[in-house]
Amino acid sequence: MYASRWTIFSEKNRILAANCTTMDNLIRPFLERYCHGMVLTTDTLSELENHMTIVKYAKDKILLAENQTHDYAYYILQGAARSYYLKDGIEVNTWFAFEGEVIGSLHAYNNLPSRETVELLEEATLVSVNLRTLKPFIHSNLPISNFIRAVIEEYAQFLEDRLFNSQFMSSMERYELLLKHEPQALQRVPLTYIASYLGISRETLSRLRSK
Amino acid sequence: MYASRWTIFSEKNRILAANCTTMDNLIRPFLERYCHGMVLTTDTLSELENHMTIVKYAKDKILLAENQTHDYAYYILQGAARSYYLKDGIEVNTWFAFEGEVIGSLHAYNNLPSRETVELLEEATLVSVNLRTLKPFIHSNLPISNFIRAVIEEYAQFLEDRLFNSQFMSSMERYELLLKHEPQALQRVPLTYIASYLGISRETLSRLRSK
DNA sequence: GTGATTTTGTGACATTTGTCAAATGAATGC
DNA sequence: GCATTCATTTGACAAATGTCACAAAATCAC
Repeated sequence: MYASRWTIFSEKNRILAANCTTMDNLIRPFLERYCHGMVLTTDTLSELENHMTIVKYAKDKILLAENQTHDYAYYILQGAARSYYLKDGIEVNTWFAFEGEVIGSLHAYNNLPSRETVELLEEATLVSVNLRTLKPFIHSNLPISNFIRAVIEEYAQFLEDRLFNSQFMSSMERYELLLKHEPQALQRVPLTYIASYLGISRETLSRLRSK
Repeated sequence: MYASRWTIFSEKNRILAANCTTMDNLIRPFLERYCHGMVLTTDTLSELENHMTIVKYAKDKILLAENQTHDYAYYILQGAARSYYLKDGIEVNTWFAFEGEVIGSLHAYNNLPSRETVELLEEATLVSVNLRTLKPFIHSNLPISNFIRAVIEEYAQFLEDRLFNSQFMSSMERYELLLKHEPQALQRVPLTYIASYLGISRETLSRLRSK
């Protein structure tokens, strides 16, 4: 259908290509998730596709580096990532992301240098979205404007929820919430990072866990 | 110009009407703030105006009540507001807003019940935006879609900043940030609310201040 | 103005959490 | 397999913060 439009530039893409008859099978979950009943025409899909590619990176790859501007946002098809900030030389973890989540920030979107560093926790397969080339179309194309608004709305809702939780919940409650919402986090993310994410020391988390 | 479109339904609106030759002088700062160079045609402005009115409320007025859905968002022309949440029967303050800021949440926008209560700290003059009647136009009108996206983008940026600060800054640093960014807060918001906003007890804030 | 109410500040003490140090457990490389 | 490294747990103590009680100050109502 429109698979031919996908350009693959990962070195290790063979596994990927072998497992999927068409590339659009990979990108479709991303597009459908933010359509919310809107009908995207073939033209709109093609236009969106022009700014997306599928990439595969090894563990520890830095997707976004602190103090640098970035042209891409990512959608995780497979893998896990974390974001952290250096406060007085110490890493403070801000979030973890897994399959089906978007990695991006308004700083990148607005071409401002990133405050945080985003690093892969595992080898990952991602949809890479070129914000620079996509952005001009957002202002002039209604379906794309609506699509991007849906992405940003969900992101803002995510931020609202996180802020709400960080203000109203104790460390223990937030730990339990993480267990409930992302039980996989406990298997895939070191406890040191989780403690830092919760805003408590490793030792305190360890003691909370033993109850 | 297009002042006649404004319907005023505040009981105390006489002062307001007397101070402004045209009502659009009041709404214009709100519209211009989110245009970002976009040109809004007279038609678009008229359409936006159809969903906005100017209202005036007394101190302690509840703008949004917890667990209820709300049809309006607000832009503060004059006055101050606070948002709080009841945690185990205790008020936890989440934010304060002053002139030139928007009062709204994605929960209201998405017709979901509010988790927080928004209350006026002073008598206030507001631009009230009807989300229910405006929303259908967003999806079908590009300039309006872009305008609303600009509002949501700024809101998300605000949330990103707040979340960043709440994770990386100590209570004292966040207190100093509040002093710097909203020095008026100290004059217009009781310290009890500020302590709750910072996530510390009144007593601890009092001790931090005396240094 | 005066008394009542609300807001803010201060001291004593309990609780929580961080810090440092060391031990245990798990994963990795050769 | 064994040594090495990293992650996690546990204990002892110090520092920070919360809680409670009450005093001082400011604000409000009449």
